[in-house]
Amino acid sequence: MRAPYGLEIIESCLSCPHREDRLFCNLPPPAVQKLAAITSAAAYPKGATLFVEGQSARGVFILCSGKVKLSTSSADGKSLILRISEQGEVLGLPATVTGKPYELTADVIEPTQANFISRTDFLLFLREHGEAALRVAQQLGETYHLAIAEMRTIGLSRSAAEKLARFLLDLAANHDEEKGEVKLTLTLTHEEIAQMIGASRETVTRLFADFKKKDFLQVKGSTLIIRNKAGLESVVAA
Amino acid sequence: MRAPYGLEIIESCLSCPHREDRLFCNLPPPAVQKLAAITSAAAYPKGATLFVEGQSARGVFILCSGKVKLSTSSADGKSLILRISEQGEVLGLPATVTGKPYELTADVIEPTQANFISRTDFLLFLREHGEAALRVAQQLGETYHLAIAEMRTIGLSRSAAEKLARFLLDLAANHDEEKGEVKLTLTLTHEEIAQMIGASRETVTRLFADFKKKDFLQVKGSTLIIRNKAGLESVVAA
DNA sequence: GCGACACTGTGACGGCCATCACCGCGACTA
DNA sequence: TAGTCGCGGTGATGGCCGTCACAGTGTCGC
Repeated sequence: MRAPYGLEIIESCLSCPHREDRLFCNLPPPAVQKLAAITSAAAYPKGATLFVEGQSARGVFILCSGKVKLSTSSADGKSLILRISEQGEVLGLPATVTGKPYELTADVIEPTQANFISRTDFLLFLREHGEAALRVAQQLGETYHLAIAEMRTIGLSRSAAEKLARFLLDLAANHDEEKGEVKLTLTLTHEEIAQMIGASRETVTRLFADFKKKDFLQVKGSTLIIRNKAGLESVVAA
Repeated sequence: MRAPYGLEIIESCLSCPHREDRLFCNLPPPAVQKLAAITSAAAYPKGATLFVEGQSARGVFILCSGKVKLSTSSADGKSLILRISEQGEVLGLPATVTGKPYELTADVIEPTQANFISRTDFLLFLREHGEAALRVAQQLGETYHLAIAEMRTIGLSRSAAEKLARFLLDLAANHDEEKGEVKLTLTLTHEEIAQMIGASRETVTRLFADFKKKDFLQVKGSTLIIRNKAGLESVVAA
């Protein structure tokens, strides 16, 4: 574990191609200028923490690159990973607009560049630019959708196998398929996958072995090939 | 089971005191007028369905009175209840702003009056009234918070007892305490509670018996008295 | 090359809880 | 007043999987 707040500002991220992605693409020029003025860029090393559950909301982070883990944890140390955010996503939005504390913890798991906008600046900006507020609402709606989807995999599964199958199929849905196989790189450890689906590390290991034996998938280093999507679907349907 | 769409428009709900609650209180007069113009009121009997998971988003429902169950279900018939909405809440907001299908199913469990605003009217209204869009964003943020909270109780608990205790404590948090006791009416069946915490009906029954035996709580009809909050908290902490 | 460390893999054990099966009870209907 | 239906309550059973313990494996720093 590195120092949780070890962060260095290395360069402006204004040239970042995803700066306005999803959230603020196609806004009128004055709005974009205003936005650029209140945005500050920073780079965060692996292990850094953008914000912590329970902390009062300071503002939003827009990811330019890297990966950030969003999780919540209980008093006894168990933690539940909601999702891994990638470039273009906006973190801390619900807490920032409602004024409540951050509901999740955001940990950097791959070196990340992000733009930060402070809560007061952000709210002022939204008040002045109604169309941006609508974008924010849409973004929040999407985030909500993702949360519900995660809930379904955790809450509606009878067995751990079902949860893992659902998780893998969700992953596969975001990648292209060729010759009936889906190839993707999975940088998560078994431990982390376990925390995403609400299971123990050992069961994840065992289930992977099981799925490999049934030839549903194949693993080489961090490359995962899903060879038999129908097989996984049958696990879910069971 | 009643007819799923058996609904009758009985009277205008414009006098409903919660018409603009949470979402649109304190908007400027012209906005309120416009809002009233695009709003239509209806009453729904117990058993009616406002919308179904997967259905394309028609618009939003603002509850004036009654109770509505929000749930999602899997192919094999298992269902997971996210929450029970009451007066003042807005349903279908995420789907309506994003344009994706409804992610949940909304069933009326107590006779309900609600205002409906169609998606096209609603989006037009938001585009014209930026401050309303900001309100919507805040509302969505709150909804997201609730979803995360639900997720924590389901995903972070080791045992069913812990989940039920968390659930009861959440309930208690919304009611006043006197003499160390919290008294509330619980209209949910054991079956429904089970679906809320991701357990089976029988375990809920057994856990209630267990909690009663330990004198954590007391049940009389649909009245629930939590006698020992600390006891429940110790179950959670375990 | 050699600890140190993080991660994966595997066996044994035990407890929780889902499931099945059944009963009693109250409400509502005919 | 019998019949039905939804709901609550309870016992028996079995299996999943969490937990503990420990053994490999790969990577890194030095």
